[in-house]
Amino acid sequence: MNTAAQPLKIGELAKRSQVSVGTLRYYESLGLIIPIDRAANNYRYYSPEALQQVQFIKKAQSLNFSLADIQNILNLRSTGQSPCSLVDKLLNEKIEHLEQQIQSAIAFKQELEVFRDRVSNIPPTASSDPTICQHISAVSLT
Amino acid sequence: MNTAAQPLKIGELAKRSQVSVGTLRYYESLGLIIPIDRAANNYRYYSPEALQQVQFIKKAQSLNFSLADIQNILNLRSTGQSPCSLVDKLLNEKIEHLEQQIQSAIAFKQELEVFRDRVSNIPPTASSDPTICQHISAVSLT
DNA sequence: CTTGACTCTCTAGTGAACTATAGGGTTTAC
DNA sequence: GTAAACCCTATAGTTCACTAGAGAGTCAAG
Repeated sequence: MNTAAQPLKIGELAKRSQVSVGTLRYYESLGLIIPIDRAANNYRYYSPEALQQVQFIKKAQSLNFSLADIQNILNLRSTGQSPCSLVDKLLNEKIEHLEQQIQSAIAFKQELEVFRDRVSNIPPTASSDPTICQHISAVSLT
Repeated sequence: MNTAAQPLKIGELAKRSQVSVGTLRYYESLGLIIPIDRAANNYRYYSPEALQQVQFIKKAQSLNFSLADIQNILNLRSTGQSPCSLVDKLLNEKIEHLEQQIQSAIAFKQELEVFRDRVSNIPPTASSDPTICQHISAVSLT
């Protein structure tokens, strides 16, 4: 058995998901993560799944998805109104875009490696010249 | 022989590099692309290589490099003061980061595909239910 | 020699994603 | 029973990467 999965207060969720309390409230204002409940004292209470949702947001965000993008994907959860074909379309677009970014990143990484190697492979004599790195101006970018 | 490579005025550079004149001036304010010259009339004149530099910036930017990052890489060109070991270190960091992003993107893309397939493979009967996409709330994110 | 397209500087505004602050209520620990 | 730690709302401020506008000079065509 795992440790009891009780509703979380905002501070706990913040600590566990490594985002600030302010950010969680901000996300709520955008409809990204809604507490399951408000106590009589008006405190937010989150389900344990909220932790996963926040992690999803952070992950998507780190991959260049805007909060609006994420909202489009996630808020279908709460409304359930959009037909699945829409979800599908959205996801396919995102997957395609991600694929392009991956290819682009691979190519750019190679460019940077070439760039780095050109910097590294400077003959000993030349490398004592403090202005040597000026050759960097000619970054090839094809 | 190629078409004469004369200095470009800001408007021409803007047109060729597909960024706005305002953006070029903004980049200059950050030290990213400095005109080779100012004419007597105070007009900016750019070397033809500036086009490549702008393209480099746009490419790096599309891969999540901030303008500050790009500046760190690029401004070595104009100053030539930083030792190559620093350039090397910076580039290695960036390459490493890019590699992580690529891996992360690949994993995330797979997650989205799983996600999409879960949405698509809904039995016919169930798919007529307008609230069917509520199951999306349980996005697995490991 | 004027009109229109281009250039300049400087300042202000935009949107995204937060962060910080004020002013107040609540809960928990001692 | 009070002080620290937590929560609330609401508003304002920040950073990044631009974009827009005012007000003025410059240049090329007819």
